[in-house]
Amino acid sequence: MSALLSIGEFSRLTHVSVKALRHYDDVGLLAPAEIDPDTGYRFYATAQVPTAQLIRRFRDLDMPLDDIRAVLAAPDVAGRDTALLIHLRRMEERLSATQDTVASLRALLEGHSIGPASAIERRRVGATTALAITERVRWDDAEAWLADAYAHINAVLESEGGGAVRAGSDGALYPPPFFEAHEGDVTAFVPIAAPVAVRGSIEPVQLPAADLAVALHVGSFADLDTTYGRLGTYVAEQFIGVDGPIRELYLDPTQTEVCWPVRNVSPQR
Amino acid sequence: MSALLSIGEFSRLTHVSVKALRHYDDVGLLAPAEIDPDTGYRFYATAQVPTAQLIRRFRDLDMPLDDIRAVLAAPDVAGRDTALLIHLRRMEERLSATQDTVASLRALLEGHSIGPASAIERRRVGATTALAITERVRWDDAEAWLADAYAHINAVLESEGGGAVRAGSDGALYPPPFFEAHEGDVTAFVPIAAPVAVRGSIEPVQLPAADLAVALHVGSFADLDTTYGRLGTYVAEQFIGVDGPIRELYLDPTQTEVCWPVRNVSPQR
DNA sequence: TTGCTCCTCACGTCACGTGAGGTGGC
DNA sequence: TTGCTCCTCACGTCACGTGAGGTGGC
Repeated sequence: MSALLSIGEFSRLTHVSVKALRHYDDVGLLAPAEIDPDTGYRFYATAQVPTAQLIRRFRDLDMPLDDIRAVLAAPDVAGRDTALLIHLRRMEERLSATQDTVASLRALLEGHSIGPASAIERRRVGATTALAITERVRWDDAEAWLADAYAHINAVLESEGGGAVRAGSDGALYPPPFFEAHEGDVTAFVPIAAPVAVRGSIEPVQLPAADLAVALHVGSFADLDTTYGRLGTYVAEQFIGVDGPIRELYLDPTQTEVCWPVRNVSPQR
Repeated sequence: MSALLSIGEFSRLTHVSVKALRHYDDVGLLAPAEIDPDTGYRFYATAQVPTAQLIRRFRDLDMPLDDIRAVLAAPDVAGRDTALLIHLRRMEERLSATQDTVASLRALLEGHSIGPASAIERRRVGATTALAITERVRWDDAEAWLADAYAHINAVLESEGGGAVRAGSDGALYPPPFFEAHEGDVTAFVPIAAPVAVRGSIEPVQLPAADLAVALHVGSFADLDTTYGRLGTYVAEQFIGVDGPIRELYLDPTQTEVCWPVRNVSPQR
């Protein structure tokens, strides 16, 4: 009962362009039900319409073809739909991040400045004992990766056997390549009162002492760049910058301290 | 007071990658404040930080570099911000369309089928007098273009002098290339009781008579493809398709009739 | 026969990312 | 001197779009 359609007819039915259909055939995402061996004409079955529409909808959401292919290859329909729903949830998260971007951009342009900018503070921190996870992370994955990392570390802190006791807010170290190439070895850490032994990817570490210029960022992560700009401009104009990773300390969901490595300015001797 | 920063420092301050900064220089979007004539080293002023951050935020929203450049070139800051807000509004619209896509995809996958599908009706329509605007339109621009077109036509209908009287719902004709190449000559029309003379891009036209298979689509435009699939499959499996544009009739905001050209099936003689 | 739809290359587009190979200042 | 940051090509990537040039069926 499944009739065959020319590529043009199939395009009108599915709202997928002819060029896209040929491309999906080329890359093995959606092959026509039949190809005329003499003419090379592609013929699609009406039964392929829902698949093509599914592809179109996910492409509308910018899902990569490889991801779509992987998900369509699921052995059964239930598994496939579960996989699709997982992807959909990820897209919903991205979408809400995009909305934050839009909202904060609008606020910026409409000139509701983001409240009084906090003063920049100079601070010397000593070496810090912490539980940490370090991994190569790409810019776009950082937020999700961090949430994951803290969940792991917290699981250790809450297990009775370990004896690790939290001694400060969640924090992270971002090395220059993370900003300059949008990929680098990020360290998520939680300070603890005393060193303990742990297994797995979590390591007990000693964060080195450092002199820092610190700005408190209040508000959404979408606005973090404004605080970076303010703090970095200050450091540059004072000519006090030194090498080293930038630290962020997550005091609570709306307050983040951004810490820039600077020269020591304690009384000269 | 504006200090100079190396490209790496500027990258950390603005969260724009080094490769992107070099690219923005190459295409003339953001040139460094200074370039060392001997080494070619780029140096950016701290005063350029806000511009770079603005670019980054709009790129996060996928605004094309050309659009960003155009908007940054505005003669004064007020004009620039107005232009940016206009772009922002467009993005908010796209964002809400994306949310519709996600919501309808979720509903589809979770198996809440979209209510009982309406029956497919065969209908013969006679030639129709209408006020119409025809223009080459790209797929992605269609919805905004249509809204514009109906606004223009309605303005004529509401002007006393013309004497044109609405005689049916808003409608549109979509030729095959609109689906197959995602660009084609779309006609937006409003049926009127009797021909009138108008000026400008609006033309009085006679839409040809046609035999149509008609399906009523209830719900969001994001789901229109399901009705196209159902109707097109029906037409294909009955082997009754003929050439001609597809019509859509916008009965009200949630009900759209999709009309597929088919062979006449009136009693043979 | 004519026009229409379809075909296959080959190349272009957009916004960078990825290396290769090399230089200047501390 | 060494390593680090920066430089300029040249090419790759992703998902198609844009033609050019050509064929088959009504």
